[in-house]
Amino acid sequence: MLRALGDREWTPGMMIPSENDLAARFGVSQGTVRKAIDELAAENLLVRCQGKGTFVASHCDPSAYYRFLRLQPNDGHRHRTRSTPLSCAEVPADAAVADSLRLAPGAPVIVLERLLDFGDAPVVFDQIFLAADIFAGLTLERLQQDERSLYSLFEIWFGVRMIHAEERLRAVTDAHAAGRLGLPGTYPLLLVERCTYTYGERPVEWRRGFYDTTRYHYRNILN
Amino acid sequence: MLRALGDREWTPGMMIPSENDLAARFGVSQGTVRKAIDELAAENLLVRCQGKGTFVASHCDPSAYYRFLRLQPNDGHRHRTRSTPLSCAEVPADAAVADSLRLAPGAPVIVLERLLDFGDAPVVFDQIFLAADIFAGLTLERLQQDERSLYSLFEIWFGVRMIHAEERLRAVTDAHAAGRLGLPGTYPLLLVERCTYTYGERPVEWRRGFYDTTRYHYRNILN
DNA sequence: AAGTGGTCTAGACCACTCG
DNA sequence: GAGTGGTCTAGACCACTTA
Repeated sequence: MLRALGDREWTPGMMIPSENDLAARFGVSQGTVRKAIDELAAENLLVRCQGKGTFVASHCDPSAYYRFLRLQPNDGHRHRTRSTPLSCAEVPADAAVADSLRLAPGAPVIVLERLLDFGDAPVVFDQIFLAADIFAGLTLERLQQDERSLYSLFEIWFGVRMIHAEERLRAVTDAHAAGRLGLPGTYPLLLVERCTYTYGERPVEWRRGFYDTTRYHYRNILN
Repeated sequence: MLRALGDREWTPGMMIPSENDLAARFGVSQGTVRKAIDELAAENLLVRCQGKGTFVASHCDPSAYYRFLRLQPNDGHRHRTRSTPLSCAEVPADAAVADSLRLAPGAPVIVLERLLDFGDAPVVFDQIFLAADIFAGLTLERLQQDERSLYSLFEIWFGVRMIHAEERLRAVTDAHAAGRLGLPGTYPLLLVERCTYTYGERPVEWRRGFYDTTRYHYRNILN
């Protein structure tokens, strides 16, 4: 089943065969298929829906729009979220980015800068690095013309589905990022570095986000 | 089974009855018990061990010592961790703490301050708030005489097992905390506020930690 | 060898969705 | 009503631990 997902035999949003069909295909019992699906659903690779079927998870599903964004308002509920792309350029990868994305140093990467607004104020300044060969043809104009989330667009335009991510958080000061957020240069910011993986634990995105945590916080559940 | 855990019929570290015994006790089949145990094991309430049995999870298990500490070194592996209690006093709860712990405002709480060192340098300054009725008799002396982790001690001394926690992260400056960490007062710190819950979603600890993220970072996996 | 959890099976019955 | 996933059963067999 992982192979069917990775090889794009089953694509995001699509309904996969029923448990009985899969049991026949793989030569196991229905209960075994069920357990396998349970595991993939727990990893957010599949979504079960009683009476309808089992579907390949997709970032195009509105409920998954900001699946990886852990920012919450200190009180009340989140304001309308808006993404404002600022720039998009192709540059050679520096050592750190190349290493994270498993590219050769100096390989071409696309750098995308953007702001995330909640309500009317900018709260996050992101610098996003993408391997140029996978995301060829990504331009500022295309991004500005589409309201959907970045990961939805990556799915639709490039067939790249983000599965999971690893984040590293630090408190820093950064005059440039603070300026983008309308804050003084010495204002403490939450730096969130994220490496995002697609099928097969393959890293395809690395980003650095500066968060203004005055009215929002990063929320994490520990189990 | 949740009731058996919450009522302390099964206590941390203890082996619970076999799947077949439980099936008989609850009048269901062994497969159903298995599924229930699977769920509790996924929540870290139980630990399965093939050939030996199923055990109630415990913070006294060395592998769970720093289960809720997400701090990782920027490179290489973590140095030896040491906790240094600084003070322990009973005070009236302020509004925020009382609210988080579901106590009446002004109810007595124990405030414990401590430093966490990695290698030889302090990296975390914690202020920990505990309901005084549950943790009665906690003193600085007792804490200083025991090397085990706080949550182990809470389990042994007070029968309170921490199940899960919710954290809120911000970047801040705090002159007092920075001083404790040997940093200038304007140094950006990662503020981690944690509310910790025992069985039945009951909050029993609230803490505020200031992290020096110069050589360490807070690591989070997103699924 | 006996007891534990780990995996799998074949089938029953229920709850939900949709034409 | 037909098809889907959701829950449960009773039992077989395997892998691991301990005495």
